This record gives sequence, C-alpha cells and structure tokens, in this order.
Amino acid sequence: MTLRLYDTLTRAKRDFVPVDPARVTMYVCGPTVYNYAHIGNARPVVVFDVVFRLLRRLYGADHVLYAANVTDVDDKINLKAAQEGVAIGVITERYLAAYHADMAALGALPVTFEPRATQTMDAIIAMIERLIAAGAAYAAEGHVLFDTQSYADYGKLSGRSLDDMIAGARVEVAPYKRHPADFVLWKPSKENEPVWESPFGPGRPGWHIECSAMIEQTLGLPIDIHGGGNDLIFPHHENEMAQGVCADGHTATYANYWLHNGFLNLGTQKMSKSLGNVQLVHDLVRSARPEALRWALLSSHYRQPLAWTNDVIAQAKGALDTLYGALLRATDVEATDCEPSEAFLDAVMDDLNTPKANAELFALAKLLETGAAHDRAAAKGQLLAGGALVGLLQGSPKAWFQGAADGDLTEKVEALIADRIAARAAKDWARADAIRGELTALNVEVMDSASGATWKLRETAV
RNA sequence: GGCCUGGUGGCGGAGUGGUUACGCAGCGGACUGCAAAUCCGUGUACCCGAGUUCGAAUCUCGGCCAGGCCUCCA
Repeated sequence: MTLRLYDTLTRAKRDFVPVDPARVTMYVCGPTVYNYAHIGNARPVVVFDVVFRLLRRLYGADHVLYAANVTDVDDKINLKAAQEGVAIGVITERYLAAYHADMAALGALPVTFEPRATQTMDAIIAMIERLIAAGAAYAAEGHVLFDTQSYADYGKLSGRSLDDMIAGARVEVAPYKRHPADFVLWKPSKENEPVWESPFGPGRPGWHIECSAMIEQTLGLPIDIHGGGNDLIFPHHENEMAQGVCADGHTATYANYWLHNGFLNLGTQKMSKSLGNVQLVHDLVRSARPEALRWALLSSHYRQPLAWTNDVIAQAKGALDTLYGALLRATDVEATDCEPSEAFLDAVMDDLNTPKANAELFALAKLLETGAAHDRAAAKGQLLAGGALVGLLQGSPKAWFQGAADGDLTEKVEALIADRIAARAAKDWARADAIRGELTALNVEVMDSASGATWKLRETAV
C-alpha cells in the first residue's frame, strides 16, 4: 500500500517517495499573527495535520520534520501595533498564543519547527545576496527585486506564462521593475515601521522570501512536501520556488510534492478576512464541539471547496454521536487488532480521501454494535486506531456525551438514575417516569439497556 | 481578458463506463412497561444538449450556472 498524493506542479496523483525515508520533510505556510484565526485558516492546519500523522505512521514519528512558519512582521501587524500604540511583538505574541490554543483545540499536533520571520533575518538577507550574485535579482530604488525573466520555469507551478501575467496585470507596475511580474525581495521601511539593516539599505523583507529562507534554514532543499491553501499557488508559492531554486544554483528541486487545499465558503463566497465574512475558531470552539469542527473540516475531500454552515457542524456532531455511542456501549469490550483497518488505510492513503475513510469508521461502528465478541474486539481496536490516524475519537465516550456536566450535576443525575432503576425493578412505572421527567428538566436523557442505564446531556447548541 | 476548479437524492458527501458508498435528517417496523439508544427496512440522485459506446451520471464536444486565482489572503 503506497501513499498517493495529488501534486499541483505535475497536476497528477503520484506515489509518494521521500528523498530520505529517515528524514521526511514537510513545510506549510503558517499564519500572519495580527488577528484571531478563522475556521478557513484552520482547514490547512487540520488537513496537513492528517498528512503529518500519516507520515509519522509510515516513516516513524522521529523521522518526519514538519515546519510551519509564523509571519510576525508585515503591514497588517504594523498597522495593528500602531493603532494600539504598542510594539509589534505585543501584537504577535498575543495572537500567536491564541493561534496555538485554537489549533490545539482542533486536535492539531504541534509542528516540529515554527520559524519566525523576525528570527530568520540573517538567512533572508544572505539568500537575497546570493540571488543578486546569481543574477536572479537586482536592486532598484532602495528595493531588491526578483528577476522573473532569469528563471525559465517561472510560472510552471501556477500554469501561467509571463505573457499571461502582463495581459492579466491589474496592478500598476512600478517603473523600476524590469518586468511587471518581478516581485519584491527587500523594500525600504516607511517611517515608524520596523527596520533591519542590510547591504541593500535599511528596510524589511518581502513576504515570499521569508518562506524560502526558512525552508532552506530549517529543512534544506529539496523538501518532500510543500502545502498551503490554493490561493497561495500564485503568486506566493510560484515566487517561493523561483527564489529557492535560483538561490540554490538550480542544483535541487524545491519541493517534490505541492499540496493545496480548497477553500471554505461562507454563503457563496470564500471566507476571507478581506471580505470580512469570517467565523473565528476562537468563537467556534466555544459554541460547538471542537471535535465536531475537526470532523466537519475532514468531511469533504481536502481539495474540494467546503460550504461552511451550521448544518455542516450539526451533521458532524450527529456523526460523532453515532461513533461515540458505539464506543460507549462497548466500554466493556477489550480492543484487539489495534491498527486501522485496511479499507480505512486505503482511503487515507489515496490522496487523503477522508470522506471515504469516515464511511469505513461507520462500518466498524456497526460491527462493534452487532458483531460477535471476537469481531467486536477487533472492530473497537480498528475504530480507535483509525480515529487516531486522523485525530478523532480519542476522547472518552462518556466525556463526549456528558462532558459539559459538572461534578454536582453528575452526582445528582447518578442518584436519580439509581432511584429510577429501583422503581423500575419494582415495576413502579409512574415513579420511574416521574424521575425521568426530573432528569429531562435537568437536560439529561437517560438510555436504558440490558446492562444498565447510561445518560447524556442534551445539547442546547450544536 | 487570461488561467483553473466544480455542478450527485431534503442536507452533507465519496465513487465508478454496466453491480448505483457512507453520514445527517425523515418515514415504516423490531426491541422496550413507555421512551431514548440500537437493529432491520425505506426514498424514481447524478446541471442541460449533442456525440462515442451494446451500455454514460461516469469519456468527448458545446452550453448554462456557481466559485477560485491573476492584488494582502489558508
């Protein structure tokens, strides 16, 4: 069974072969920390977290290096800092902490490296110097620009030619550019903006160079997998690749597999900060089950657009109710076969077909509900192992249903249920129903079974 | 204007040249003292038109619709 991944550069699903199985590398463009992350920002985080988990399974946890950068200097951060009258570090620390908390709530594992732009300045400057020396960049009016015409493959990733770019240019072209597509590597800082000394004059780096320098510094070329949202294909990843390859003297490819996730739509449009139609993870993890959010993000294929609605979250919660319900009723079953089932692995290995993998989870849950003892034990092991591979179903089933109940309520409910069991044993149906009424008033639903009674807290929200 | 996706049952969503996933919700039944949960069963699904084919929702062409990128953006 081989992992197959869809590569944007070759536009094909290809078998994944790492450069070095003992050192598998992955880089994903991380956040610019000037605000809370929205659920659209979380999609790549969750998707590539699944890739990360899968690679760790295939090559060993110690053999996979995952880097995600933090952009901690840019115009929006500067603006926010100026508005609040604080240093940019105050802004970036605040929102980076929130980002970490939000992504952890969604079940994302910590990445191996989290380089920051402000701490990579030497490498960025050194890379720009190499690009100039290689004839791939030029200085002009205090800026340093990448010379797109010097790189024959420019446009290959996004599938557009330099001519297309001129035809499609919607931006005014700065007069000092040799070609309209040339982009900034270094630019002078405006007044009151953070500034770094460099051989090209005081200033700050362009956005694209940051990622190239970080990849080179933390992972080294070529990396196996480069990921991000599909809006980054052009210009960001196109430019990154051009910089990386040219600075490297064209000796290595930049990334062997380019993975891009589709967007989250809110209504008919993509969710984006500039459109203002965002739902913050920070808020969602409080109004909905974080695990349901993760399920919802994985409920469609990662390259497809996902229409984000309350219904999607509610359906995700319903699906997890079914799965956790099966596990709750199987508390006494000792799990065996603690590996994902073959069908589950097949689905995940086929370019991360998580919807198909989820279907397999339901098949296992059914087996767990209805199978013979031996099959139930295996199904439970496979269900939990499959869940672990995609970062789901790892909580206790009891906590899933009763999680929001505090100790006092739990004690009260348990006492009422004990009374009701006694009443039922005495066939005192009136009393049993009266107690159920009390439980209902507490927002508690009781479920009788042959082996006793369990209960769950009814959700007031999704 | 250039480049690129996608249109599947009430909703979400895989997939495939012929056997028509899966989930959520609904309905019928079983079980239950009654419920809930569970189990069993159930629904004329594949945007339109033409073509290729013994056979297309799946391939080709055309059209319509929706969205993305070309500018900061996951």
